[in-house]
Amino acid sequence: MSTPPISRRARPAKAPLSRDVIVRTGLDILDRDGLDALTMRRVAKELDTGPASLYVYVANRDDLMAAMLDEALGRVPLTADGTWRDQIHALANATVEAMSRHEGLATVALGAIPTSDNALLVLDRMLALLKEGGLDDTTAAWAVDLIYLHLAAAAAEESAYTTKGGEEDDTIAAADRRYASLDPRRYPMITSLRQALFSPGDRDAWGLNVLINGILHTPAG
Amino acid sequence: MSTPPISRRARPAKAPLSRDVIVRTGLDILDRDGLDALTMRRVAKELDTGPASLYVYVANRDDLMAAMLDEALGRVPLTADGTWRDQIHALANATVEAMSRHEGLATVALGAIPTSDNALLVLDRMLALLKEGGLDDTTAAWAVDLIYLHLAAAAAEESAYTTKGGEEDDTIAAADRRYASLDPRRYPMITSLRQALFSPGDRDAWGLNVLINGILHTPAG
DNA sequence: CGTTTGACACGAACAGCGTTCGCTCCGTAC
DNA sequence: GTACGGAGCGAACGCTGTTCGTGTCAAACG
Repeated sequence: MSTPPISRRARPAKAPLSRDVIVRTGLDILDRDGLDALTMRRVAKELDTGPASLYVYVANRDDLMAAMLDEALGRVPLTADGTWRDQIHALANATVEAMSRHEGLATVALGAIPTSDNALLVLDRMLALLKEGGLDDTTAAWAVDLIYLHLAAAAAEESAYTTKGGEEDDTIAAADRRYASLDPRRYPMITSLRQALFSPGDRDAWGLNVLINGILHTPAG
Repeated sequence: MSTPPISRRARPAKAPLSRDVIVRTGLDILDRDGLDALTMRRVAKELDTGPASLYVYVANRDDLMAAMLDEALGRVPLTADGTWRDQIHALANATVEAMSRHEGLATVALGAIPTSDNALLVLDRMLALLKEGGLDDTTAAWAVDLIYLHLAAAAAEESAYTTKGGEEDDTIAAADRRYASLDPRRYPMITSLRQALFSPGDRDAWGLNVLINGILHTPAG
């Protein structure tokens, strides 16, 4: 329309398309404008092309999001210092952060058995740490499943709270108000434990410790 | 189009619209044809009306899905026999089944602090059982959070496997093949523990026991 | 009894979506 | 020098959620 025949040489250079730049552009858009903005059209526009061009490198939107999750997981540091417990905590924290940092990616992790390169690297590292903790093969295998599921869920939850509309505090305050207005006859425990339900503290670390302690006390099979 | 002026009296009776029938119709469609089929237009068509009519009773699609989740959770039996541990297992199983039975509903639960009537009833019951187990207030409060998160995640995972395209076994078999083809130098643990990773067994019950045992061994705060 | 009101219903439209088709272009291989 | 094949992409298809304005009908009111 605006560039009839000189189209190509008129524009400066235009970096060539590739799966990698598409995936990275997708992550940029996700971080900048959220999940709703992550459309094929938007990614294409950011790369100065049309949506059809993306389909050479990406099968569909789901494929793109899976690749974006893998890219995000690729930035997780796989090594840390300390005991195997410390190292699991470090690995878990980094994984949750990598997932929850980009809205909607954790949900992708929850929807499929991990098979992408970087997800498997995280799993492999986690398995090594669990074996270091003295678990037998089956328990370690089931444990890594359970922990990965927990991390994805924790990331999804965190991502939802920090992204959705207003601030995270607003969401919690609204829930607190809701709980405060409940009928104590119908919801006796919630109303009487309301203070404890919203008490502050490092729930992430506690949750992971629960899992680890539970795993150590619960042989599989 | 087909019923020009006699439109109303021509058709038999046409049950009146209401939030309840919309929600139940949504669940029917979800069960029958999956998440992709759950569109406002489809729900409207099933009720023999247009999509605009739904918005009198439902704020938007998200609101509809939240209501559907609540409706599904309303079918969870809140009482069971046995020790408090047995009862927690029964409650957990019923909750996971209620969520995973309808594709996509578990994801809704993961995206928000539970505030709907029936979700809170489940939580209240769970809190009572945890207190019965001898937990202090804070630990019980954090525990119910953690367990509910786990149940939603387990349901989301199960729902994804059993619904997506082909059969569940296909998904697992494909993952198994993928793991079998990995480079043992890059993924030493996964390749050496592959058999354990895919070993059968009641992982759901084990996972819940891990949580309970872990909670009993890990005071909060 | 006639009129007013207000909630419900809904046809039509808007803006946008993921994806596909088929044509053009260009670097490579013969 | 020509044939080929992959990359790029304009245009279109069939959807989507949601809104707007109009129609309709039953209850409330004078």
